[in-house]
Amino acid sequence: MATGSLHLGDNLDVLGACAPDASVDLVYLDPPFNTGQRRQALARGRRGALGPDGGFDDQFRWSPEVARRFDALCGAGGPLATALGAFRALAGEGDRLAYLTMLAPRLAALPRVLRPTGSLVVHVDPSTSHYVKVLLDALLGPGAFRNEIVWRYRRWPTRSRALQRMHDVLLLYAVGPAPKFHALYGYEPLAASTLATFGQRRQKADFSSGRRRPGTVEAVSPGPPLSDVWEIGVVAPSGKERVGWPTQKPLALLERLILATTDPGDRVLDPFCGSGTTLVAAARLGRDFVGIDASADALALARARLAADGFLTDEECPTLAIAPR
Amino acid sequence: MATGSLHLGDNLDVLGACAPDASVDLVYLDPPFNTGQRRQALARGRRGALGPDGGFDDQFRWSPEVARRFDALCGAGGPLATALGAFRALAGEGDRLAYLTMLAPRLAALPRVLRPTGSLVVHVDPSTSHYVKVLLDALLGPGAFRNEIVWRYRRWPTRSRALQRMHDVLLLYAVGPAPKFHALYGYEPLAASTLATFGQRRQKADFSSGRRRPGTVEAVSPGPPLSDVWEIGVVAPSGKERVGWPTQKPLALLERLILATTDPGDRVLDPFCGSGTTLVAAARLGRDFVGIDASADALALARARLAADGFLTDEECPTLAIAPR
DNA sequence: TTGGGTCATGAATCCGGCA
DNA sequence: TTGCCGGATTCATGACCCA
Repeated sequence: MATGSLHLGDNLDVLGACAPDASVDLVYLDPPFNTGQRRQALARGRRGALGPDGGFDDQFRWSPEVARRFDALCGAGGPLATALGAFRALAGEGDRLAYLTMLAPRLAALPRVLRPTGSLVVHVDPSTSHYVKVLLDALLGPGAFRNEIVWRYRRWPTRSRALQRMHDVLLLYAVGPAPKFHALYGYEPLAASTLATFGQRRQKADFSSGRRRPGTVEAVSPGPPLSDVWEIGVVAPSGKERVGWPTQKPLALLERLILATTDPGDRVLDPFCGSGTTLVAAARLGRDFVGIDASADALALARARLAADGFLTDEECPTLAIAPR
Repeated sequence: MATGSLHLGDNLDVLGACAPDASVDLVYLDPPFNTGQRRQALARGRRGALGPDGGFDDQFRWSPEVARRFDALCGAGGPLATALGAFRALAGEGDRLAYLTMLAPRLAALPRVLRPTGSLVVHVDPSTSHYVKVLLDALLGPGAFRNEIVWRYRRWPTRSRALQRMHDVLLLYAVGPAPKFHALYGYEPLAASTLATFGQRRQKADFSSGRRRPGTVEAVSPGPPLSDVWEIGVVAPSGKERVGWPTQKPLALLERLILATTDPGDRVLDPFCGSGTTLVAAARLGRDFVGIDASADALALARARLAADGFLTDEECPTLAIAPR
């Protein structure tokens, strides 16, 4: 039976208390771009327009104090400070820089908790992914990058003078040289051309004539191995999976990720767990889970979802750590 | 009748001669990354290994001389120099830095030739796109970025310790505030759920009962507007579209791009034109075209393909500019 | 149980109105 | 002129009802 815990607070503050060194097999995080918006959306319930300002929290706007704290956390002169300095020189200040300023020290704290075979996945917006990847490459070194996963979804189109934005990006990294990985089969249908030529039978080249010829064997093909482009529907407005959290992600997305990078009994950490989709997916797949969020409302939702599946009774997680501020 | 020209040489050298200021509506480039591989293939006499240029070889490895030339081209202390300096500090030297060193001054030369309504598209690898986007954001300023287009293809899977890499990235930028753009319809089918619910009819909300209800009108839906994820098959090894160029891209990919960003009569430039796919697509769609490549073999292929379609007779393009070195 | 038809609703974006 | 707000528009998805 999968077990786990929920922790209230800024993950930067509480991570030490809820995840010992080298105790986690997968960290997935979907950092909220605009914490102000999220708080307002929550305050207003699930409907209605979000607040007007839409600004990123001022606490991450660049200032001497923010710079000092950043250097203390990331190491002055270190790779993350170098990267952020360059971004600041290039783009000036703005929401993106505030986001990256918030994110960088939190990323820096994560490798420590991962086992050597562990994986780190950061879920990002397709206009910000680039900056986050530069940070992650700097933090984890060359060769740690494994995949840029494209989550392709269909949604209501909108009036737009550009192409309809219908994908998110998940950056998949290893922290060690031999990461755990399971190829997954059967998530995508065989290509139409393959079906027409070979049907569902497994292909195997035939050398009996001295030359290589295409051939098939009796076995039914399990489908092609999973690629880095995943088509998964968004959580529908009226879907019963929906719990009313603004940035809720589909369970199917997290399930694929967890199956590909962990084994049953492994531990999954989500430092921005929100309504707990990652934790629910992990628990259902027999993985232990650790969730952190700064919002008590989020944790209440996550707790309720886990409880509905029979996970995380109060006995299993009697305390919510309170962030030392 | 579309017309155009082909130019032999390094695009950095010949661009001035073949594209006046503000004369181009779309620049598409697919900068060759791994020319080392190409060189080896050529040495082994493999078919499809046309193309000289062993690449950005050692000529773009960082050295005082390379740095001097880079600063002269990109502006010492300017955004591109800042970005490249940061990349160098972060990752040290390597193929990626050499690639970016080659690319940055060539990108810097392009905005000049674009009309204010023009578009710039850079085709990149999904592990390098991030660095190129940071360069482009720096070069073109905030707000110029329009789309990260994911070209998703299916190919024979390889044995891999990670997810099968099956996408490329195209970064779409505007150079001015009001770029030309045509939404394209009918490239993707309506979702299965939409077909089941509404069929091919266009949706239109019905407010007659006082509340909003879903409804349809007589008109047939043209399909959803094109999104930023494009599924297009690779040029098959035995496909009749194939001309034997190693990095040949499908015509369908370029056609979509050209239709979305230009009108008939507009001009399309490809500064790394290779076997000329971009030019052929442009010509067939009634756009004028300008191709540049450092390989005479490439230009011969491009010329032959265009001629086969009745474009670019020798009379129309009597001279191949020779790069001044 | 199944399958079809009906309906509720989300969210991104542009546009017009107004200050 | 600029900037903000509310309304309109679009399709995708699953719930729900009924035969």
